[in-house]
Amino acid sequence: MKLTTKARYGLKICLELGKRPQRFISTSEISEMTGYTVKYIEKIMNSLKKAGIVRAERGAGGGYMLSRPAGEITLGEIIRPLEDNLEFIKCLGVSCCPGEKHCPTYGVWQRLYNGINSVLDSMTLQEIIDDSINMGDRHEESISGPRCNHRC
Amino acid sequence: MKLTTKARYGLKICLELGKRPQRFISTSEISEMTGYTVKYIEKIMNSLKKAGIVRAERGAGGGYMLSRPAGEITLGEIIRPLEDNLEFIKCLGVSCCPGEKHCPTYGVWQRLYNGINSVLDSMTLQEIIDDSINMGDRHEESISGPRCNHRC
DNA sequence: TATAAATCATACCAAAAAAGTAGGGTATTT
DNA sequence: AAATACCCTACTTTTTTGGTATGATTTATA
Repeated sequence: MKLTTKARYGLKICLELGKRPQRFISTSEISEMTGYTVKYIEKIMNSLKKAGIVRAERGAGGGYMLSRPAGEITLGEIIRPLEDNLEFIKCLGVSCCPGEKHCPTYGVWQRLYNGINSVLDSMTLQEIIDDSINMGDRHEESISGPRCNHRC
Repeated sequence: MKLTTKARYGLKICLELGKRPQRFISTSEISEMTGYTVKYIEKIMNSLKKAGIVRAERGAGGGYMLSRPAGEITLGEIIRPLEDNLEFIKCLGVSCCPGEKHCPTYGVWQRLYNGINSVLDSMTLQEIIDDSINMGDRHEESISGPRCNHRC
């Protein structure tokens, strides 16, 4: 039950695209902004493109941009294609427990799945962009304790 | 973002213990009921014991039983010790993003964490036991499509 | 029309995590 | 004393994740 870097990085990348709407941004620009490698960014963008979140333009001057306004994209829409559709267990849509009449935990995982999706779909990309602009330095005071030491 | 087998198996084991309260059940009995290996069950029970969910008795006639009535145990309490405390990302309690003033996704993961926990803490083990008894065969009709083919 | 800048596609590799095993030790009952 | 059963540590195997590498295709521009 760990979020993959694809989802974490992917969301950060979408935030950057959302801050600079209506223009194509290349993978090398994204790499400079985020510190991720170009190749890994390509992989992430490929998933986001298939999902219809971003559109790409090839050739010189090309790159990626959001295919819709950030206010019309939920975080769930971004994270699902990067996180195997958030199917944290195999038997979600399909039924399970071969040999058993009734799977007692089926409903549990169903509710959890719905809960996760409803949290993520309740936030739009634009809201997170606005937050990060409004917060500015204000948050800095509150981060004085230990820090995680992984790449965000 | 996959649930581990430890959590899945662990919940199923707790259901079995909850159905037979007030007596000690050995790992070999659990193995017969579930099909999991004794050694792996031992590992799971060890985590649950540390978390105070079950208590153990050693020696002949020993085994495991729930340390509280199933109605007083939430699913979150069972799953957290088996799933690395449900910390799906490293920077949840602690602050993150070294070198950045403000982590724009901090709040996102915080809300998701709260959502996951609140879903799981809203269900008691007893409720799931009751469900599985009430449902009985009724559920069987609804499972006609494809099935997941992993061990539940 | 060449050249450079870019995405696209496929395959591969290495590190980490998950899943499960092995072997022996210790406590308890009979 | 013998059998049962948990406890503890370490190990191995498998799967997933987190990338890389190579090269092809598309597009703008000089």
